[in-house]
Amino acid sequence: MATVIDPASGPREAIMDAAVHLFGKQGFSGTSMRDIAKAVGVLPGSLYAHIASKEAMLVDIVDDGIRRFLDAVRPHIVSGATPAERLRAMVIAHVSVVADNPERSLVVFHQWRFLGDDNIQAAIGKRRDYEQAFIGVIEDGIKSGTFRATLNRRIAVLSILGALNWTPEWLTPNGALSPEEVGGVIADTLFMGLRG
Amino acid sequence: MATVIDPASGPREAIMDAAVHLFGKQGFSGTSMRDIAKAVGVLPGSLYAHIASKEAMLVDIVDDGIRRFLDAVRPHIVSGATPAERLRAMVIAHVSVVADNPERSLVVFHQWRFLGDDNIQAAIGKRRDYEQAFIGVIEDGIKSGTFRATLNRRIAVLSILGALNWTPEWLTPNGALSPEEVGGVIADTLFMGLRG
DNA sequence: TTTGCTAATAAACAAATGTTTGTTATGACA
DNA sequence: TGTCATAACAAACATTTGTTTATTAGCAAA
Repeated sequence: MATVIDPASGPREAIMDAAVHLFGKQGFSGTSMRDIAKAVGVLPGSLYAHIASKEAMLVDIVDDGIRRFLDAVRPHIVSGATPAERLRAMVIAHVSVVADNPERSLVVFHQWRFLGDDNIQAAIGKRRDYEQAFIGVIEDGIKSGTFRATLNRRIAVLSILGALNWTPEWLTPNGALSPEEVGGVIADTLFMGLRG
Repeated sequence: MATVIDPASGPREAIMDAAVHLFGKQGFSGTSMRDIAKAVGVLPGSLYAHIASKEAMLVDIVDDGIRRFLDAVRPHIVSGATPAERLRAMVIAHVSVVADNPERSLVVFHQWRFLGDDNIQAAIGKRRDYEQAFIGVIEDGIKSGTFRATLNRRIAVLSILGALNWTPEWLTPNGALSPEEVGGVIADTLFMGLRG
């Protein structure tokens, strides 16, 4: 019987985890390969048996990170639920992905600038798709009368994504509220606003 | 008659402007002194006749940036207006500071991690003061019945600041709306929420 | 024991980093 | 004219950077 190896337990995964942590905390340029090697407990040159280059690590981290957000949100974009329910589910899904690893989210949101030109363009394209998914749901809600017709769609979406993209700065995986609860509270705040 | 020299026209100001631009675009660690020197049109060593060190530049930029936000918002925190009016004025003031120089705001929001320990603590303290100013106004609004009593104060404030701190990513100084108008729209969105 | 594979080491490379030093050009004022 | 301050240059410094290469240890299967 073939031994079932935990796919997240190899040396490559240990290296990538350390890279996510350090890129999130110190930034891509602020992190040296020696920093990563020290965190893993290995000499710098040893890393290159498992990864191609420093930038290839960033590509992997950002691509994988973006995919997690898209995969988590996608099922709710066009579900049969009402626009308000769909948007709420998208907000909760987004917050859950952040909470799963806030440092990875910091890399996704802030370190993509250090990708090569091709990968930058790909990342910007996916971010635009992501924004468009939110805009679509909001427009559905306006059409159905659930959301205010006087909304500035663009600024509303950018404000929502701003609130969501700021969460890795303060969200702690072990807080009093679960990620789903936090997402629900944020959704309530955005839906109903401040005034009662 | 003494010649009146524009205080923003010296070589030191040119260097600091280039540093703001590059730190905002490439990050502190991603920017070399040679990058800055090239942007100014000078050899690297020449910079040190005008600035003490790379980190001293960052200290100056972040301190000055934080001060701009505090100065812009402070007069509205305890004005005689209603809580809703005060919060609206604070949001508009914040957006106006961002619009004045989005790159400087990016440095303030994301590069403070590269300060020395003492300056990091000082910056965190000022950020806490800033958050507290928004929390205070929201609590006033809850007490006076203007804002929903069911609000989660902390999450509401972090969502507001998230929306505001994301603006340097998309705000362009020459957009169709003035910074004040954008701030007003954001304030409306936050006050009334999405549903009508 | 030998073979073969995985993973790590040790050492070095060229290039880039922040910074310092001694010197030189420029122009205002005496 | 000579003096003085400002600002830049030219060259170098010790370190740190990402990466490569040749070699060695550990261990499972034959």
